[in-house]
Amino acid sequence: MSGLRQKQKADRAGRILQAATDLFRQGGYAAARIEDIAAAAEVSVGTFYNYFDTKGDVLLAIVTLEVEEVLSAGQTLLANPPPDVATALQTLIDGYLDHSLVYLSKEMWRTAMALTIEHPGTAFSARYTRLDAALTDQICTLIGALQRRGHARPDLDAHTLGEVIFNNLNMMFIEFVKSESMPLATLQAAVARQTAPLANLLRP
Amino acid sequence: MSGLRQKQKADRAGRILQAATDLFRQGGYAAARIEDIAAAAEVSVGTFYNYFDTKGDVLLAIVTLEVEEVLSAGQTLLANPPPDVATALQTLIDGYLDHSLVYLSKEMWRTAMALTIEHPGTAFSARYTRLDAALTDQICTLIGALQRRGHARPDLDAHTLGEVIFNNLNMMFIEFVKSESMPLATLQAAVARQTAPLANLLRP
DNA sequence: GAAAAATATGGAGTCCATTCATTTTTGAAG
DNA sequence: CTTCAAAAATGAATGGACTCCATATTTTTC
Repeated sequence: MSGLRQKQKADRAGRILQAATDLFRQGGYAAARIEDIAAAAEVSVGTFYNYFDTKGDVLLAIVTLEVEEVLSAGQTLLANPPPDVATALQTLIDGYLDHSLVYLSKEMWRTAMALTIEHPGTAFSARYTRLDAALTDQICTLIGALQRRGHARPDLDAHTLGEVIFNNLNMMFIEFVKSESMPLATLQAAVARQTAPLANLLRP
Repeated sequence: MSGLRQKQKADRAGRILQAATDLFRQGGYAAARIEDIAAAAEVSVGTFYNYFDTKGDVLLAIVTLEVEEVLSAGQTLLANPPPDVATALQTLIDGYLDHSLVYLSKEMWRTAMALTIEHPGTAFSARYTRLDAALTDQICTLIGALQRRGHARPDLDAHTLGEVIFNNLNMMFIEFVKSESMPLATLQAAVARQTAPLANLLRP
């Protein structure tokens, strides 16, 4: 039996995650020192590193929660999509964007994205990349579903178009988090304008 | 008069830039210490910081050179574009991609992109963002030129489509530099496949 | 050619993420 | 209830970017 050990581990991991979330949101990722996070979690610096390999890994854990929530909301829409291609795509995308700042600040997004680009190959990056792939997949699946129901032209490659739509969305999102002053509505309007011609292309 | 002083400043800046380029390419950005760069440039660490605010600023200076070269090659194509939309776009894009690893390693690209995302607001991030905008603009201008010559449908918004094409290209390029093993040809094939439906949409 | 201004130098110092040798706690066996 | 090996926790030490600064050198000016 090792019940105590297991429980203490889960406890500590939870405390570290919670402390990091609070500090990141409050003072920003860069300003939160490992020492601070460890202190807030009532743990030593060394112990922090027993639970997470790097400071970035804690951030990833938080980002993962956010994206997984968004993905599951997307699944709901996929089950019963609006028949109009443009509406369906826009609803899915707006769902992504509306949730984007619920748990994460723009600075946290910037840091997370920068880390995945800078250190591919790490567990962090691989996991984040997989989440991106899942989002892309959801868009492709939506297009495919509309094609099967006769709401979209079946002769176009759903996967290719889904990739293009997601890549465009992702770059626009990067620009959004790079600008501390840009409101979400501006981003949504721009993405809607850009996605429209592709939706038109898909219309039967 | 202060000709000598000016020339020495340019000299030193050039030496630092050259030393950094060599070291970054050889052992990687992360492994190159400021001390090493300064030594290779025959300059003190203090002097290094008289010329560049941060280690990242040197890298961005190198990236800037690269992108400006690519932009000027693009201008040549713009002066006399192939009449077929798909061919014209692909030629421009392949020009960008073919040049991409001439001066910069994948690691350097990753670091540069990560830095611009992580620290918007810095002078160099602003500059990098402006270069991206210039690339986007070039694609938009190409589409516009083809429209004016009757080689592309005039009723579609050149700017919107140019943005989508560039954003897709940029995301694909990020994936490319994230994967140390992915060959350029694979990236080019994928981008060609993705750009094709948009080119078709534009065909008169 | 001498004073003044600008610039270079390099060492000491700060700040943090990360590492590592050591100590403490835990679980199980006797 | 001891004992002891494995697991986990600890915080002092390390490394490197960046800052500060007193001093030395070079360039300009008169």
